[in-house]
Amino acid sequence: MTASLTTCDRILDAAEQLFAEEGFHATSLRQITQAAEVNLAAVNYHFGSKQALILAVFRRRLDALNKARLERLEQSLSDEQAPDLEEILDAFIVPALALTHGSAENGHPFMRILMRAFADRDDQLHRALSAEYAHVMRRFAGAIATALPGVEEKQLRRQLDFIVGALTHTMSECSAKDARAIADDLVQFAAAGLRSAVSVPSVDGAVRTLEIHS
Amino acid sequence: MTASLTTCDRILDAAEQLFAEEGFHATSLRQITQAAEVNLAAVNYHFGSKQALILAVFRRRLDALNKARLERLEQSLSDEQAPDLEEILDAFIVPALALTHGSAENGHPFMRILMRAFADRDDQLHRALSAEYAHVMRRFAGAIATALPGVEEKQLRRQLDFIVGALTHTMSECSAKDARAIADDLVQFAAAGLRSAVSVPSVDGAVRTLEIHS
DNA sequence: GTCTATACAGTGATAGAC
DNA sequence: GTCTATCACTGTATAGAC
Repeated sequence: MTASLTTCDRILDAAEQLFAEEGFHATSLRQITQAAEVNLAAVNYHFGSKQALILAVFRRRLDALNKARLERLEQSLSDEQAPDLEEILDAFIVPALALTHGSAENGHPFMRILMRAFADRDDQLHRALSAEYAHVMRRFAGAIATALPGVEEKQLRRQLDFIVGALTHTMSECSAKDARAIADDLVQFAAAGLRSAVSVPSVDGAVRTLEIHS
Repeated sequence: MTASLTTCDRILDAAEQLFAEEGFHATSLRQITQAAEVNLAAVNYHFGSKQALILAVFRRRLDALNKARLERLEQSLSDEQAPDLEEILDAFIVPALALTHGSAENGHPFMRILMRAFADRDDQLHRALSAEYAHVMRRFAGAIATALPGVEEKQLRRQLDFIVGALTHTMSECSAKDARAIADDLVQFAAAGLRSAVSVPSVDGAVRTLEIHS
């Protein structure tokens, strides 16, 4: 069955699986071409370089993801004149997480570990560092839980992951110099997100405390 | 002046600068040892491997960062019995962003690009992909701006970066299988964060719409 | 212990024959 | 289009000098 595929597709399939299993850096072109049963030079002939092959592997999946996102957004926009904010965010987030955390039908089995390799999580670096500073995270989780009673522990852990992701992403951006303003924005953003998870409903009826998705 | 440092420190300094400039993968041990004016084998003697050297470079900065975070948290907790949620988040976020986006005194000049290398943003992969799908981001930014009038464009762009960071980070985590629940949490979290930036004050006095930090 | 010179297997890339 | 041969370069290991 795999023998009927083209050389290009055989390379892409083998590369995707090996990248997910061992990371980009640790996977050699010789491993890939051997698994795909093609010649070593075929990679450089069809893709130009190892870097370009990595890009092609991602493009194949991200094209489908962004197509799904836009289709879902357009459908929400066409349903009614004023689309709900949550509907827009749904269109952006749900297809992405379905790809990495969904069932085998929606998502591709290698996508999550491929994303980990994407963020360089394949090597021991992230693991070692996060283990080393786990006590800091625990300390902050405890402080937040005290300041914000009523949030489920599992959900709090998730929210903290959201904040860490937002912070890390922002730290690697080179856009602005104004650390104070960015920090203020993120603090405000994170606080509002955290407070939205408190199960005690506010007097303001507009505050969402329960999921409204199907 | 650099000649007075130990071999270990000379390697760390040279490695940090070169990693920040060219990324981990693109920087060879021979470049590092040449810049540090030490022998090639000194790296493996003092650190064991290139991977361990990368870890040591980060540890030197992250130790200071997490120390600052915890000190700031303890100070907030000792000030009054019930610490403000924003104070806790401040303690976590402000020292981190000061490191990457702060002035030369607080922050280390290479830290931001080092973080970029940390997230593998040094190579063309992230750049190429984000350029390729920029139209998707623009489409969503427009939809959100329509659904949520009153948010400044610059701030909305920042909030979107927060959401992208949280989403990407979550996608690379392998914790749970329940894509739907995670997505619901993130949607709720992001929506609350976005709404908190709307300049029209709510009837609920507790909603923060302006920065309260010094 | 600290450092050096040297050697080794494996890498991505390329030129040219078929 | 495909393949072979070859290139400069990589991280790592080791034997030995100070």
